[in-house]
This record gives sequence, structure tokens and C-alpha cells, in this order.
Amino acid sequence: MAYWLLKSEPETFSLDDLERLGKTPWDGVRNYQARNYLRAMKPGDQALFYYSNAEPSGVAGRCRVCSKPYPDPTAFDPESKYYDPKSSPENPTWFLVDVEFVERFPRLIPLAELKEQKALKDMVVTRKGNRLSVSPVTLKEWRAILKLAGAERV
DNA sequence: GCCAACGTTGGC
DNA sequence: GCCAACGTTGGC
Repeated sequence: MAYWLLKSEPETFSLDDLERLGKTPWDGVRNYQARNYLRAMKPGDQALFYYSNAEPSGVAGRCRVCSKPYPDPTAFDPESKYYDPKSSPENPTWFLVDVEFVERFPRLIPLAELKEQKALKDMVVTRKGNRLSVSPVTLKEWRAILKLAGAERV
């Protein structure tokens, strides 16, 4: 099983939204590197739910991958803001997975606090200028964050 | 709101 | 294939 980090702006889609819906297609990713990570995901993989452009930005909770990767249908929809005419059902460019709610952490861990942790110094999200919305998390980083968060079960 | 960092586009 | 211009992301 692998671990990931998924970014979302809480005003666009929050962990509360995911909890209410139970699960959701993680659509709209339009970056090739992030797309490649999505395609590498397997059902049962877990992910941190990270708030970007938030006050404060940071890790809010965790979710779980609950589908295999499949083509992102919003890329085929001219009405969607994620529409990409270069992607077709016959030859799709963009992919997604479904994710389901697992847990809200007892507290949100702010980015500034993540940056203080020696165990997290190489983490993608703590790097300067990082813009990747989907990134891998190592087991060491995963455990360090769940411990920091006071999560139910590591 | 500012701006640094980064990805993409398009002219050549 | 290079690289300047541009658009977007996201911390602050």
C-alpha cells in the first residue's frame, strides 16, 4: 500500500464536503506529474487531505483511494471548467481516482509546523515553491504526521 | 494583494 | 529545440 498527499482549497472542496459525500471523484487534475501519480494509485492506498490557500494551510485529515484510476470525464465535457479538447474517451489524457473519507484529524497541522519536523524536511509539500497537487508520501512521513495529528490509528 | 516559483505555450 | 512571455499556484 502506498501513501499520498492530495491538495484542495477548502473553499473549493473541503474535508467536510468529503465527509458529507462519503466519497468523490478526485477530478480536475491537469498537471502531468500529478496525473502520473494518480495513475499509479491502487484501491486501499491512503492519502493526507491537505488544505492549500487556507488560513492556515496544512493537513486536515486523511482519506482512502477507493477505485482504480480511470479517465477524468470532466476533460470531455465542454461545459466543464476542466474541459480539455485534446483529451478524448478514445485516447484520454487525464485520469482520476475516487477517494473516500476516513478521518478528520483532532487538529489541523499547519504547514509551518510540518516544516519544523526533521522527519518531514524532504517532503514534497514542505519544499519551497512546490505546486504539485498530488504527491507521494513515504511511510516515515506518514507515521510522523499521524503522530503529530494525534490520529486515531497509525 | 503581492510575488516567487513553476508549467505551458508559441515564435523563431 | 530554445527560450521569452504568459498564466497559475500558493505561501505569506
